[in-house]
Amino acid sequence: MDHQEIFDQAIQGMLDSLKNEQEMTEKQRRILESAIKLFAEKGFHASSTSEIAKDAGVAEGTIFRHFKTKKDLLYALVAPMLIKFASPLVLKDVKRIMGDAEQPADQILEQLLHNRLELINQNWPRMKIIMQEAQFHPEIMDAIVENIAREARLLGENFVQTRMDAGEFRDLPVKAVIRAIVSTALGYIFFQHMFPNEENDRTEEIRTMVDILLNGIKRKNPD
Amino acid sequence: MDHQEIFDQAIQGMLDSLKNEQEMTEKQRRILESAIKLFAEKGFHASSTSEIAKDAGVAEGTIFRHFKTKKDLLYALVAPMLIKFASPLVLKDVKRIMGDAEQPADQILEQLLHNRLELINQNWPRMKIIMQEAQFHPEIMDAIVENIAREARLLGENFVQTRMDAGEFRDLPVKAVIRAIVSTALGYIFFQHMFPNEENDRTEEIRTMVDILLNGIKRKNPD
DNA sequence: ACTATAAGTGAGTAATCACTCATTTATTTG
DNA sequence: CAAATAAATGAGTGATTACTCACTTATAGT
Repeated sequence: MDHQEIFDQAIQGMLDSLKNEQEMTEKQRRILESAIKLFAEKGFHASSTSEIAKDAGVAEGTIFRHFKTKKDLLYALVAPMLIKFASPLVLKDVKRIMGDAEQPADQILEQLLHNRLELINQNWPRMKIIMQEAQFHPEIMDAIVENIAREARLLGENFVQTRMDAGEFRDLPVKAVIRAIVSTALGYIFFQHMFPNEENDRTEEIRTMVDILLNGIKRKNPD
Repeated sequence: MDHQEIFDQAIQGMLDSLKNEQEMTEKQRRILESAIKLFAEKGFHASSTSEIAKDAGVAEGTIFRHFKTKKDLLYALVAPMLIKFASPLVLKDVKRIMGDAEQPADQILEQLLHNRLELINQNWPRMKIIMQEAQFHPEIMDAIVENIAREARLLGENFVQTRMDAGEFRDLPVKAVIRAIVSTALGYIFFQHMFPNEENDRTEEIRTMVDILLNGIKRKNPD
């Protein structure tokens, strides 16, 4: 049984036992929330189940009534995020934004960045946990790469190739273009959390980032 | 005593007790190497001292003869990297590269990216540990932000502002330009470790990245 | 109201954790 | 070579870990 199967099984177990987080018990939801909070703050291994139980106002045994192991608790809070990112619904969102061949690239990229950054920001603690733990849990990393990264990359390649064929984009390696787009989003998140106290107008920032992405930082007609 | 002091003290303790890693005992060096390997592979909290001792072929007590606590062991492998990045010597390197007003920006940026990416790649396990643990150890994060990020940013601001004044760069928010440069490097590292099995010619990749950074992905003269 | 099922509890468990220390081995020095 | 110092050891420490289970409490179906 490889990583993918292990994680698929973990996800399947989640989906079987509960349709969504709405129909959890009050205490079960509190456990999940405390786990998210503590895992994000201190990391998975540095957070103990007794700590989580205390924070959730719950007996430690209650955790293991709902989640077989501590790792299952991790899966339970990671899986919904991955599903959210990989779900056809969300990808359809992306497809709708990127598929419109009429719309100029700058508007599409602005929408895309705004859309994805919003999703990430709204679920930041979970995102932080995923980015942290994916490095140490190959099943999670595989799930990301297989279900999300690869799909997103195909979508992106299609978008970039179309624009390049239409002569809107320069003739560059597609991979490098996609990397530039993703790097823009990644760097924005990084700076935001590296220097958190600096105020910024997100819409304006995104406009500038897309401007740089499309037109570069160099002046075009030096006079 | 705030974080900065705690970390400074940790660094000072290191520098006092040993000039560099050359004049450690054989076993002490093996302990450090095993710690680097295991921390990078499994994370700081997920690696036990007994595990490290076993991997280093050393009694567990030997670890604590050389490093007072497990956290001191972490500091001992993190500190040299931070010093390496923050040292005047290295920053002088950067200053030399960026200070040459005659050289065209593309060459400077290519040199800079090549230089920094090489440094990061050569010390990847340590870098991974730092990025991982900085989030959970405020002393480390502070040391990075105060001693490196801020300095690098000032250097970058100077470089960008100069080029903008000379009319070589467009009139853009300096912060956004710096973010674009850093994002380029960051994204490259990210992709490299997200899709590790794809071969690439680093020099060529860097040239393309700088091209995109300077000129954007959009065609300039659509015909 | 009775019963079956699920939710919740908290004391208990073996394993592992970071760390100590009395002792042994190796190296340096006078 | 002998004495002094440093390096290395591994059994042992109390604390903490993830997890179990016999038990109580709450909910729901008939």
